[in-house]
Amino acid sequence: MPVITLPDGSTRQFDGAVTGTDIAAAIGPGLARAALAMVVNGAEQDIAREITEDASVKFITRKDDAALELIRHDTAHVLAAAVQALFPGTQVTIGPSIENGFYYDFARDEPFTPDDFPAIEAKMRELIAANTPFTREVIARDDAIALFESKGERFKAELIRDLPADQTITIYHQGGWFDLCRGPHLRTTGDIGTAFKLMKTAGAYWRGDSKNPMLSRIYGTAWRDQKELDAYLLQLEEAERRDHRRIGREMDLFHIQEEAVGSIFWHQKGWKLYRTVESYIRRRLDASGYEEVRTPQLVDRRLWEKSGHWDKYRKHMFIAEVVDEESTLALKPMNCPCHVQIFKQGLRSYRQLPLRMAEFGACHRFEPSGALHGIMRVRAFTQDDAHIFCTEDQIASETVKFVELLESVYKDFGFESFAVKFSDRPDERAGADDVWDRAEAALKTACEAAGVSYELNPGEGAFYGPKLEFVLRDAIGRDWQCGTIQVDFVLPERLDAEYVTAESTRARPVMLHRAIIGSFERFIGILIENYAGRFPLWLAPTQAVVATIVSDADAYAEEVVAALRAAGLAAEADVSNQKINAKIRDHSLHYVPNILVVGRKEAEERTVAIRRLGGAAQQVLPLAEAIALLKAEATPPDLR
RNA sequence: GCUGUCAUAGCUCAGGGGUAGAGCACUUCAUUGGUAAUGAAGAGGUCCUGGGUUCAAUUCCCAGUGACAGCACCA
Repeated sequence: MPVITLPDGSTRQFDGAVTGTDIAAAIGPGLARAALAMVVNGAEQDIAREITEDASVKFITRKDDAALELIRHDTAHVLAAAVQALFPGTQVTIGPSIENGFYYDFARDEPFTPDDFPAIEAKMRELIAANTPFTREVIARDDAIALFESKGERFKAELIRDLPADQTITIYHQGGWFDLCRGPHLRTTGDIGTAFKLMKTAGAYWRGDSKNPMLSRIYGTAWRDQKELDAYLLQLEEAERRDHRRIGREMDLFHIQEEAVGSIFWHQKGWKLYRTVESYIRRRLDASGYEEVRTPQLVDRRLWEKSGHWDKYRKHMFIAEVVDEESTLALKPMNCPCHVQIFKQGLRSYRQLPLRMAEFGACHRFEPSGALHGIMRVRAFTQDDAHIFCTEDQIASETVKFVELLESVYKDFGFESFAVKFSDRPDERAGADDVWDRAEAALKTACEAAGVSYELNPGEGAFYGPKLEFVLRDAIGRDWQCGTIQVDFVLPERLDAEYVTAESTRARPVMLHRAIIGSFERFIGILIENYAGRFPLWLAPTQAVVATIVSDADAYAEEVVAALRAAGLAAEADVSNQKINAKIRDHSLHYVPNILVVGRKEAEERTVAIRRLGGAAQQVLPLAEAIALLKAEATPPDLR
């Protein structure tokens, strides 16, 4: 006699076992039509499942976010069914829902290409139109393995073998096709609707391991209705317009060419932006008790051998050969061992700790070709690196200080929110387990003290210690690690760093590796996409263009530019032989934040007409006033 | 690195077995104009590189390089 409690607190009693379908029908025909699945005691289930005991039940309708995930998951199933109908011999593997859609990985000798999409989509629409029910079947492990093996589905059989022993194994049928699946599902294929689209193909390793065979992945997107799908596709198009590679060219910021793959040619305007960011970070570090240093680019391999990097990362290091010498030098892939060398000069006292050593460290890493991406992932980059040498009980307070600094810096650059990930010990690592225990515990304590909530990223720590990652998102939703702080008990040991304690004994310092923006290259890439080229005035590489209406105003325009430059503003004159309309258009398309228009009238009255990017109105001000206004606006946030 | 797609003018792209085209940008001339395109003329390409097939290859085939998407990697 189950008693069902509904979300509004009301209860209904039934004579015996009931399905969600029964309950929804008992409540009303509207709900019976709308309910796609249900949540029983907090767990999502098929609406056709039976309930035999008292339970709280909530129905999922198309409006719920949970429905979107079911739609995506079910679309993946239909995709797999369509593919197997059209391409016999293709093996299925896994097909989850993901942000904005789903994918399905297939094993097939010939990978799929987008040319296959029209036929597959047509088949999918056919399966959806058939409105076939999804039905659930519980199956014994050995039967399941035998079933999939008999179909030649060796990947599925492998998955089943690796499922935990106590897990109930279920198969979902849709018509004659079935798949291993935990569920839950919608009622029928028809519940999926038609707002889906196959997007792209890609290779993906079986079980995410590059030692395994590569599968053919099909990505798709799926939504509740056509309106949502259209909005999503439009959003993708808009994101493409914000791509830093595109804006970088449009704004003449940088380029990359074949002769220096993974390295950036910074043009004048891009370098101006870079310098603005660098100056800002330097001021913040200076004000936060950091000491800036500069260490060598080329360092003998002996140091990398001692630090452990040679062993683990040699393949990713650029080696410099010297003709008449025996030594092997490597371009530094990171700065930490060099900073330890500075720390080791002379005897350090506990009184000097925490010692915060910063460097805008130029690093080179031979990244795999497939990893390169615009200026976000390059082979030559500069970190806003620093190492804090401290005692174990200073870890928490230093981490708190760092997080505060990072939050303040991100806010100044316009990033109000960002994700934090806690990455703990990887399989391949240096240092004993008890050291890792202490390092992870210290970082966790510090997070609590700093009030940081994080997502756990198991096994993703550095080889010498656990880390916190601060992640920013680019225009099309890809996540990039920018800031980081890492606790390291290992390197000081390996490189023999020590200090004199209050008791006059020797002790090892702890090293905190930390970066706020990560690398200038990546961060600037994110900045470009975040602002879509429309930078706040303090960051804009060209802050004002003085555009003349008639050539009689040319001399005055040059005078205005000189005055702006004297005030520290990046200004250019446009005295070209074009109409003012064309000049406005040209500079607007190049994201110039202020166009100062000068004609005969302005030249006579010694004024300028300011036109803001994106606005149509003009503001006529006396020259001195205009300069004061722009100068104030262009002041970096930390100097206001 | 792996899978797939792509590579034609500075940019965005069309074309096609008989050595190339558009728009924008660029240069010159005319035009001196009031807030998102003034007009005309001109210049500009080893059609990514190297092989092969062919009477003939920028086009077809193979390899390389690079870019893009995803996967793997990211000290």
